[in-house]
Amino acid sequence: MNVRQLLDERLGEAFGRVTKEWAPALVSPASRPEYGDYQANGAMAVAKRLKTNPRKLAEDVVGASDLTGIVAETEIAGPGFINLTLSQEFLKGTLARAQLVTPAAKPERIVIDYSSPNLAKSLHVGHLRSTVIGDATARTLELLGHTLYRQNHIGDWGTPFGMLVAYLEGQDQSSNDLGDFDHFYALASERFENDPAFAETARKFVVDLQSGKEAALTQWKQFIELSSSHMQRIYDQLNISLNPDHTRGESAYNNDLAQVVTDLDQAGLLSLSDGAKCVFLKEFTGKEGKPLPMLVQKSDGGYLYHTTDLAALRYRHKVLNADRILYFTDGRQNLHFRMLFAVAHASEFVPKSTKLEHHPFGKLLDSTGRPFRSRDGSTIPLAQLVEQAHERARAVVRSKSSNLDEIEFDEVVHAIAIGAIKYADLSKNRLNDYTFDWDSMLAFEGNTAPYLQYAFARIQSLFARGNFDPESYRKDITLENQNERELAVQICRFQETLELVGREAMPHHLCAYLYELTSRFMRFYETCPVLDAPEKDRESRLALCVHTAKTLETGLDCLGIATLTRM
RNA sequence: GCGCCUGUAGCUCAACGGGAUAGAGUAUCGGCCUUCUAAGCCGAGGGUUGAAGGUUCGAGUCCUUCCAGGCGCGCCA
Repeated sequence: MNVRQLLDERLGEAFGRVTKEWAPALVSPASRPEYGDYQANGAMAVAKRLKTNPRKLAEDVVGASDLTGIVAETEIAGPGFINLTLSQEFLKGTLARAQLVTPAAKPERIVIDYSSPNLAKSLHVGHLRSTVIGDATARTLELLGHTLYRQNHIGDWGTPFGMLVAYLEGQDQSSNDLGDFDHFYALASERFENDPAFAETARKFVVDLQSGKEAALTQWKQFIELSSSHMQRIYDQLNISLNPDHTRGESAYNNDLAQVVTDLDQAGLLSLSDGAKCVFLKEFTGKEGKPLPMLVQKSDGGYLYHTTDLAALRYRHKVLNADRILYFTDGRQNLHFRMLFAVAHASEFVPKSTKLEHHPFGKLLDSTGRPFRSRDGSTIPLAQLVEQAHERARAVVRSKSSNLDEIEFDEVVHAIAIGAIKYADLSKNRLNDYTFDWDSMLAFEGNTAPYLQYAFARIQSLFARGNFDPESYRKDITLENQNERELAVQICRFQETLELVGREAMPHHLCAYLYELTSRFMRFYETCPVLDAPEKDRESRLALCVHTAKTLETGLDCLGIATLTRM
């Protein structure tokens, strides 16, 4: 249940009754514990508009509101804040519900375009943020009951593929498992540079490919399969929910590109400028105030990524019937997407009712503030990043854990390594540049994935020691002390947090929530004995543990981070 | 030149349609393990929110100007 929304609606109605007009209650979590659980800030703004006393208005609103069974205590504070404290019954009732997450009343069909690497090269750190943030958003929206269409818009077409296919052809097929994918790419481009005959063959491949020659296509497909399996291995390691079904690359739109240009022309949007076909929209200007074109066809007849993106957008509207389309790319593509959306609407390829959202994110920096790269300046493959995380995690787990057999040890190392990489990224507001720092990420102290995993493991340990089956455990909760109560309140805020993340495509809110949940649990755990408590307390506290564990597990699952029963 | 993004504690980051005394983690210092995992808990210090104006009962958040950094602006994606 979305508690914040419930309060906002109830108080909003009261505001309406009192002021005889629409006025938002502006309910948010209380900024300080002494102000209760939630606060409504709407009175001051409305009072000013109506030229009346805000404290008096706040009192009238509280008097006119129906908060029975929800709020135990209200208080008017300061210039007109309404502070709300949830009632014991409400907290108990909310926790007693079998359903942890309430699905959306109006589920949407949501397309989410993320990861989208170019298959000419292996996945590298440049793909990390889009992949990890997009995936967490997708999982969250899916949990909220929406229908998700993950779209991995991979780069699988164009000049580099001629080179790679040509190189692949010259190789002994049996030795080409592409285990060292980047090495393969490097060899191919080196040969392309230094071997004119090879370069000629490669160019011929591109021509053959684009004219649809059967043999070239077969070899191209073979290469794409090879490269895709490399990509899938990385996704699997990182626990990314993308699979081959979600792949719909640039090549999928080849046959529609000419039609896109024709349709733009029919819509009266197409101009010819320096031999290239493009769309001018008056809201976009470039240097010296000149109109800024969006090029859709080069003077040599070739198409551009704008064209492909328009075709993809049309597919997502016409075929997938999307209500909402999200893109996760770095901020540099901001202008591209603004133009893309504007042209899509102007051409009526996509109706205005379809929400088009670009969700940009900042760069990956190293601790000196420079772009995150390896020592020699080259980009870091994700495979290498993952391996390094495992190495570091192995050292820490070895030093901290005992009593883990070999299989468990590997499992713990893997969950911690992957969790650390993803959580470090997900826990930050994506708009900012992000400083990638192994040491703080794998220190495993404070606000990190292992902290959450550790809390979960502690709870599981309680269940194991007490021989409880958390799945079937249903007992009433009584909130006797402050730490129990604060834990319960936080659990009840899960729904509103998920909805916030889904609305804004900002998973860091979920991380902040889970961290707060975990620290409240840790305080509870330190101060409230569970297994050794008297029968009544024991049942209630175990029930609190069950809810905490379930919430943690579900939340971490949204982030694509594994939980552990021991560590 | 025009446009977009960013600037918060030593460091890494929060602050959700403007809200109460700007919060965490880390680092530093001091406490807490014969009792459910110390990867933990409790406490202390640490700030002119890049600068200056303005709007407002109230500004890290909105407006203006400036400073600093990053990115983008026709045939790559």
